[in-house]
Parts: sequence; C-alpha cells; structure tokens
Amino acid sequence: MKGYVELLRKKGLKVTPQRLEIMKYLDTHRVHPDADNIYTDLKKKSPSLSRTTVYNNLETLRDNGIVQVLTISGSELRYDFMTSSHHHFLCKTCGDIIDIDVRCPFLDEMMSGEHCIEEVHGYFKGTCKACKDA
Amino acid sequence: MKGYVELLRKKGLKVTPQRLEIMKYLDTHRVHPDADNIYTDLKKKSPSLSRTTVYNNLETLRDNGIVQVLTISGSELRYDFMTSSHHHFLCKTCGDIIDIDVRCPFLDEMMSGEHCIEEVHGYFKGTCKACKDA
DNA sequence: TTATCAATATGGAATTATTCTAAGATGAAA
DNA sequence: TTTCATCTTAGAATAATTCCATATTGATAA
Repeated sequence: MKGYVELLRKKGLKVTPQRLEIMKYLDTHRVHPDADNIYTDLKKKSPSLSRTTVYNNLETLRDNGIVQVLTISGSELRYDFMTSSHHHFLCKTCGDIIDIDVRCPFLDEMMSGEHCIEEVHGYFKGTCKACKDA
Repeated sequence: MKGYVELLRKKGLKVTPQRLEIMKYLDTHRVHPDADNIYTDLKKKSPSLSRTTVYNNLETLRDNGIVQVLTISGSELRYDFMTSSHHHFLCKTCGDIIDIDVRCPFLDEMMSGEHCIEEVHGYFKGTCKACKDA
C-alpha cells in the first residue's frame, strides 16, 4: 500500500481510502475490469462507495498516467494499471482481454512522425487459444 | 452504385435503398463517421429513414466485412469503409481520426501466434500536426 | 407477372455506460 | 486546529445503442 501512497503524492494527488482501494484493485486484478466491475467488487467491502467516485478516480488516475484506458471492447471502457508498453488481444468468444508483449519497429517510426503521439494501442481481436481448442 | 450492388449480392445480402445509401455514404465520407452522423445526414434526403435501420445495416455490413468498426474514441463507434489494412490516429484536440499507413513486421509475427486473429487495430492518440502548430 | 416469405425497415420504448449536479465530508498545508 | 481546495456521495440526466412489435419489401419461383 505504501507504493500507492507515494505514487499519489508524487503526482500531487490527495490520498483517500477510495483512491487507494481502486489502485490496489487494478494492481491486483490484471484482467482489465470495467468501472462497474471495480464498483461492484469494492462496494462489498465499502458499502458507502459511490459509483461516481469510481468514475472520478479512474479519470484522475488516467489523467496522471497511473492507469490506462482500453477502448478495445467498444461498449465499455476497460482499465489497466499502467505498466510497461504492451498490447491487447480480445477474444470475441469468451470476452477475455489478454496482454500481448510488444517489440515493433513500426512504433518507433510512428513516434518520430509529424503528429505528437501520447498513446499507442494495439488491439487484436479474434478467438483465443482456449476457445479455439474447446 | 453498381459496385455496391455487386458487393451485396456477392455476400448474399438483399439490396435495399437504405443499405446502398449507407454504403455510398461511408465510401464517400472517409472521415470515420459515427452512426448518428450517418443517420442525420442521410435523413435529410430520406426523411423516413430510421435510426435503427442505420444501426442494423452497420452491423450487417460489419458482419460481412464490408465496413470496419473503430473503437478508438471510447464514447461512440466509428465506421470505416473496408479497404486495405491501415491504422488510425485520434487527435485529442480536434477529434479528427487520421488514417495511418502500415508496414509492421510485428503484425506478421502476431498473426502466426497461438490465437486466431481476425482483426488488427493500431490506435495512436495525441495531438495532430495542425493542432500542434496552431 | 404475381404470389410468397424471409429479410429488412420503422418508430418508439428500454437499456446501459457514463456524466452531471449540488451538497456534504475530508486530507493536508499553514 | 483551522481552513479550504479537493474529494465523495446519491441521484438525476444524458447519450449511444439495443430491443421490440409491426409493417414493408426484395428476390425467388410458380
């Protein structure tokens, strides 16, 4: 928990129990949950938690580069604790989002192009190995 | 218009005026419009057009590989007439989505991996040249 | 050409994710 | 320990999309 506090302090953000819980949740549930997953699960332990608080904090954490937002599903936003650069694969059958490690020279080329690039998302969609084999 | 009819016939889809108009719209408005853009513009010429018809057709066209759906914005789906493989850049300032040509060896590697990949989306976000210079 | 029917179109209601609002609570600086 | 900007909260509002029931129509075959 110490790390989360430091991370928030470093960004000049207030340290609140709700914010810490959301960070911890994302850090320990690396399945790219949506806002409702987070709200529903955390609500069990903290019944007074508000849905708006979850949305507000996710936005704040996003603005401060602490979490990343994935638009891969197209129907709801998914959240990912910010780590090293990686891409994502969405299985259209089971809905799981799987991390994909990246080493792509095309990206370096893109980053030095005319536009100022702040985010890079590689989204792959299809059928995952497990669903394919089943 | 002939090409659209053939394309639909080849897929075993019925040729309806609404469907043709939507295809023509996407083919001639390469700015990745959303469903509402398409509905609002086409409604001017065809007042009886239903919003649901637009959504239904976009889904059908998508299912048949005639249009591509972009989830890059995160708030609404954007539609792209299916052409050769390319990626997209979203300017966070003006909201424009710009086509990016691709030649990325990482993609070939991905396609031969363990998952069965049907779609590849490269989304870049930041500030476009025009907004940066302004 | 006409009858038939599955596919398609329509309008409005329903749903779902997200944002807004206004008021109360609280973390952290002084 | 006071102060205040920030944060939290509940509920209302919004916006995109989907659902539903009904009417219409494109394409096939008689």
